[in-house]
Amino acid sequence: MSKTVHQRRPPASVAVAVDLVIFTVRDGRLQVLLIERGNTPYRGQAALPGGFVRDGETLDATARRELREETGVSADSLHLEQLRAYSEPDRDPRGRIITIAYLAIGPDLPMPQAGTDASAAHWTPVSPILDRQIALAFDHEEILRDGLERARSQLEHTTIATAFCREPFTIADLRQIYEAVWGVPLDPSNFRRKVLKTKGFVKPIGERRLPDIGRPAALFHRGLAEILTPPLMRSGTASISREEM
Amino acid sequence: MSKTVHQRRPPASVAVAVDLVIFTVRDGRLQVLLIERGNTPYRGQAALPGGFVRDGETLDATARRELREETGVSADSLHLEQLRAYSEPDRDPRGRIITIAYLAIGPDLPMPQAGTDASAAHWTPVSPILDRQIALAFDHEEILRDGLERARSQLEHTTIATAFCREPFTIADLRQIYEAVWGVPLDPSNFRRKVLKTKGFVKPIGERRLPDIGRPAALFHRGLAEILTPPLMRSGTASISREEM
DNA sequence: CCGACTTATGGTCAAGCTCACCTAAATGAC
DNA sequence: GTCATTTAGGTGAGCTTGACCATAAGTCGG
Repeated sequence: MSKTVHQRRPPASVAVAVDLVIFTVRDGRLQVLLIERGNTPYRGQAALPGGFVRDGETLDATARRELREETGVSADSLHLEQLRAYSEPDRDPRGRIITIAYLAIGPDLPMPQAGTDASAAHWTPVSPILDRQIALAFDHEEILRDGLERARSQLEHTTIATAFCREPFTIADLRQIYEAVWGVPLDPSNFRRKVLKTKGFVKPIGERRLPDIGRPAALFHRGLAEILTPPLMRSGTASISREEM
Repeated sequence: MSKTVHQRRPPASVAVAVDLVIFTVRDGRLQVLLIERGNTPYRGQAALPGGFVRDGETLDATARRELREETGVSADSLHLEQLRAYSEPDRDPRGRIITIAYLAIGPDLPMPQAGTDASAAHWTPVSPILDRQIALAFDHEEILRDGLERARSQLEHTTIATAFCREPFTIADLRQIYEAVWGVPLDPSNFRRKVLKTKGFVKPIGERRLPDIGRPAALFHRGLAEILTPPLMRSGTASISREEM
């Protein structure tokens, strides 16, 4: 910050929190990690995991700590990026709380161990939330929507899709990530061509046969590239228009 | 926010501020609005304009207020978007201050009226800052770099370039924006074709002859579109690689 | 072992877009 | 008029895209 002239005016007293939008793809559907609130307000309702910043802690550190404490997920090994700040004065009935939302993306994770803080955490498909069949506490639905749009956009321009996959993975695994997040079917052949043409996206190794049925698929690790050039754009085949966005 | 289980642990006491990266293009160069700091720390050094959030104020409102107070710029009529939060515990020697940076973009603006709070504000070309010939206070250089990268990226995917232009403008005006922000020359003919092909980017009207020399150019207003499909990508002609990014 | 089925992989082809040029048009300076 | 300059518009090779087809390599049920 950097006030120059009129210095007088006490800074407002605000609390700063971090909320997490944690996505994964399980059985072909995009899912988000929610907790059931144990305290008022919104007691018993679903909410994004989160918590207050502590002294001497960066927001990134807060995000990693909450990830561990509330969900039992090891902070490394998954993609974590800042989304944005939410600051409506009345967004939290308890008082003035500004929250900085984070987007986290990981492979289908080992889930909540009972007995830990994470016991209230559970994966929930995203669609019923978007369709307003499940209501979230606070302004968390808005945060979720923003997080989803960010994730969809990042899939176009970066290689984060690989963060959804446990290594090693097949091209089909990767394609299913795109299909689940974008909500559209993609042509397997064309998808494959684009992924393989983009240098540094994926790196081949051996073979496998896991499919209960069908030809075995080649396996890959993540490549070194972070940014996709050219971008892998949605829009192509099916209709995205309905849904929301 | 949404703590569930262990509620005990007092929220850290933090102040929340907003800092502004305000860009414009003047005589072909990208410039940023800086103020000279009047108080310690970093007294006399250049810094981004900014200030503390007040009670009951959203961050957007803070950004608009500071824009007006510190720079004399009317908040409407220019593009304003949130960049991200900066939270290193020691980023400000005065104490724990988390800042949310905003990116603002406007046409070559009427500048600082002496006598107002804005008297310390002045436009500065961006390049000498990137080249470390001018040092900014706090972590403002990092914020500036992030703001620049966001602006460059937004030029690819959205129509904000028109926010740099005073209406009405010519295709050449628009092209100079791209050249100044991206730092690369563009082919006038190809640029024109892409802009005109993208529906909703610009909207034609009459003619004008402002060039001291040369054929008169058609004039345009901003179109209705916000998003560019397809994106207008950099990379094409010259080398971007060096610089920073 | 055989054929049906499933999924992966690979190829083809027309349409569209990009980039690097080239040419024409419109103006002021001389 | 001629020239320099800038806008406007065109052309063609090369690449990418999307739709679609063909083949490969497995499993499964007989």
